[in-house]
Amino acid sequence: MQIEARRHVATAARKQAILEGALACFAELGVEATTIDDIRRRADASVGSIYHHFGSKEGVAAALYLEGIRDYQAGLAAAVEKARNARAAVRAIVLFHLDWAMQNTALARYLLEMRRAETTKSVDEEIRDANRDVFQRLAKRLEVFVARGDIADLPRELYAPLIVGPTQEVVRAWLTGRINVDLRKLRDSLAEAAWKSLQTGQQTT
Amino acid sequence: MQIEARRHVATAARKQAILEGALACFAELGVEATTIDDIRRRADASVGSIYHHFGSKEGVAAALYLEGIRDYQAGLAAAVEKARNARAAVRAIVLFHLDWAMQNTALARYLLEMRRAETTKSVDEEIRDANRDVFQRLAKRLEVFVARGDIADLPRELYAPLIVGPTQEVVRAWLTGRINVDLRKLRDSLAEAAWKSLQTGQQTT
Amino acid sequence: MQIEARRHVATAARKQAILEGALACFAELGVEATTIDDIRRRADASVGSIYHHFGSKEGVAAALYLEGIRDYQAGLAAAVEKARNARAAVRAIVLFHLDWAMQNTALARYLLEMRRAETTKSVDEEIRDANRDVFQRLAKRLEVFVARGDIADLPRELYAPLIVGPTQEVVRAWLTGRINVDLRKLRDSLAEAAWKSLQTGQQTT
Amino acid sequence: MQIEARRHVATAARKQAILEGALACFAELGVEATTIDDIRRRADASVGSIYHHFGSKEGVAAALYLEGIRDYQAGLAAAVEKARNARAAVRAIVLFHLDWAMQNTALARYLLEMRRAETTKSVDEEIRDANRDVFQRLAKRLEVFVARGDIADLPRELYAPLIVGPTQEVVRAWLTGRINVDLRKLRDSLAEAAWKSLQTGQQTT
DNA sequence: AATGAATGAGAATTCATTCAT
DNA sequence: CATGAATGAATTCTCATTCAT
Repeated sequence: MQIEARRHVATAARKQAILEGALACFAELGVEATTIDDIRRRADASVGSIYHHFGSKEGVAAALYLEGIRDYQAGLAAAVEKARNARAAVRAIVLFHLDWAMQNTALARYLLEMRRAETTKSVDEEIRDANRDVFQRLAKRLEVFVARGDIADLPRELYAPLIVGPTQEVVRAWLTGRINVDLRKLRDSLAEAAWKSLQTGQQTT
Repeated sequence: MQIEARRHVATAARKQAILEGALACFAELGVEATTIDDIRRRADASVGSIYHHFGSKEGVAAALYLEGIRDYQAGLAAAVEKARNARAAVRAIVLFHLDWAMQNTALARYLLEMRRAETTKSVDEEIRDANRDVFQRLAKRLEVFVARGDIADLPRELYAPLIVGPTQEVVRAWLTGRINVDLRKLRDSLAEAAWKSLQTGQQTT
Repeated sequence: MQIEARRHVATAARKQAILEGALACFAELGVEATTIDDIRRRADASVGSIYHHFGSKEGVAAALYLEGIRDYQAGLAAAVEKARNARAAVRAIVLFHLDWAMQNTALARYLLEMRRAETTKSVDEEIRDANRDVFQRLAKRLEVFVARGDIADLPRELYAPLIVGPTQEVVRAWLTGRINVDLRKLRDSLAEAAWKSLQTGQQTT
Repeated sequence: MQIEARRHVATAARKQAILEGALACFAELGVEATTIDDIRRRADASVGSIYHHFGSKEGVAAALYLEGIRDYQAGLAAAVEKARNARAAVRAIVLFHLDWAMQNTALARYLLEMRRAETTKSVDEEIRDANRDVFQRLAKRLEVFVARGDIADLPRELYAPLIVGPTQEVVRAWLTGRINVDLRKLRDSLAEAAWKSLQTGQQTT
């Protein structure tokens, strides 16, 4: 059992090394421009090993995507959990999004690139399951806030874009090098703006 | 001279046909997945012709990108021009963004994909020139609004994300098929929310 | 048109060169053991050229198969055509089979290998068409001979094996180097034996 | 010792399971198209196990080939042994060939494919030994029949093709699915035809 | 300008085989 | 003996690009 266990550890380590190598390549070169050979070199593994564990380049991408999404969602859920009111919840989402991107630059870059890709179809189901979990919980809390009049009653598909959209846009620009500021200086403004955009407002001209 | 002229017309038409074929392919398959042969087939042209006119696959992509950006910017500038106050200007931007995406689906999809690409370096300068033109004019008007207290005084790099971010997010989801609503029903909410996010706010809660 | 024509000639020559190179490789190494690179080298062409003309390795194999079958069938039909009676027809078939194999060693070797292969599915229809043509004509003549009592009335699927089977077996052994005789010395015996095997016979013990 | 013995049994069973798995794969996919992994899956063994017992893929193929040939030859020898005269001997060969193929479809398919292969060089010697045994005995009987005038005096390399060729051709067509009849209905015709083809004949026109 | 055959570097993937446990 | 992770050479095929006509 000791031996067995050690083997498992070694194997798992190898898998992880491949994922990390792949992430480094994907973030730097983009997924399509990354070759299996790039990954192999970076992970110090053999081609065969990569295929043994992930079946294809796409398989690597999908596994990485799943890992990324899960990490993001877990963090997001935890962050929102702590919020005691609508305003705090919105703020928590914005800040977490920003912080996560800053602390996981490569992964963030990768997820951003992947959002529209066909590549990840194989894990789509698992992603959907994960999403359901997290987002249903979020949605439920949202409904309470709406019912209470804390935030405006809007078409449901607008909440996520309104809360995260501007932040996402900033993060995207930052990750691609289009802007070059210290994101921490924008935290409060973004959180505040998101909150305002959700208010039921008396119109001003 | 007649013949010459006709040839020119035919030539221009051929160029346009190639661009249109390329756009259709790019929007459907993505740029990297599109082959010269795909374009050739779609445009009913020959490989040689494509290379004669655009020099490379990248050349086609760049030309298309430039064309798209210019069209978008021209429309945006015109739309904002008409606005007589801050609120109208913000609304104009949001609505134009939404409308343009709806009326130029393929092009919008393409520009979205290209935003982070290296591919367009060759036209970057021209793009920058165009940007300078449009955005400096926008920025100038913005400053007036800020000075007047019509909108909040925020870090300059936040204005674009706050105004267009949520809309962009919605458009992106729509273009990639992640949501499936009639975007027209979201126009007012998005415009209104953008405006609110820019208000100097008395804090609630 | 001259230029056009010359181009066509050059192109056709290239195609033929590839087929010939492929045949040499297939006959020598077997189809599966032959690599595209082997063919490329032998035909003095480029990989791209092979794929341009035949689409895949399988495409080359299929084209070659078709060419071989057609040549064999044309020769066979012509040979049988001349025969004025049953015995002459049977003899013509046996001799032609033997002669064709001797004069087209490589092609014969190749066709033999291919007989059971999946590889040629793409041209199966064309083969079937060709077969119908030739074999229906043969079958018709056969029926006449049977009706007349020149040859025995047997299950239809036995005629081909009885006439050609022994010869085929000898050819096969010769082509694979299992036997090493001058096939010409066996011509008459094989023709005679085939004829005898088709006789309506008074049983001898 | 009990354990030892049981291990031996288990081991032998494992070897046999691998051979059976391999045969199933070879017959279905062809030898070259079969991968070690296919065999492993089918035999419910591990890659290591296969290599432990047979050394290589070729080793598996060779062992199987040897096994097949031996079974065929043993059966053939036994069948001919019983024949009391030339005619019975010829008939016995034809019928046995047909029956064996029907009862050992997969193996027959495999041997057919292997006849020209290089793969089996390692067991060639053993095969040759086995052949010598059987065929020398057959040849000896043949000589007697020829001397007695029971069958025609022909070049020695023609006897096997004449006796078995047509049957072989039919079997081949049947195994590859080219014809789809009940072989049992062809037994007598094939045996009879083989016999006739060996007769010393007064020529008929 | 237009055409499409030709080129060949490069990519993904397969698979027999080895070897540590 | 058994296991299966690891290896890497070899192969097929793709595709941007060139160039003769």
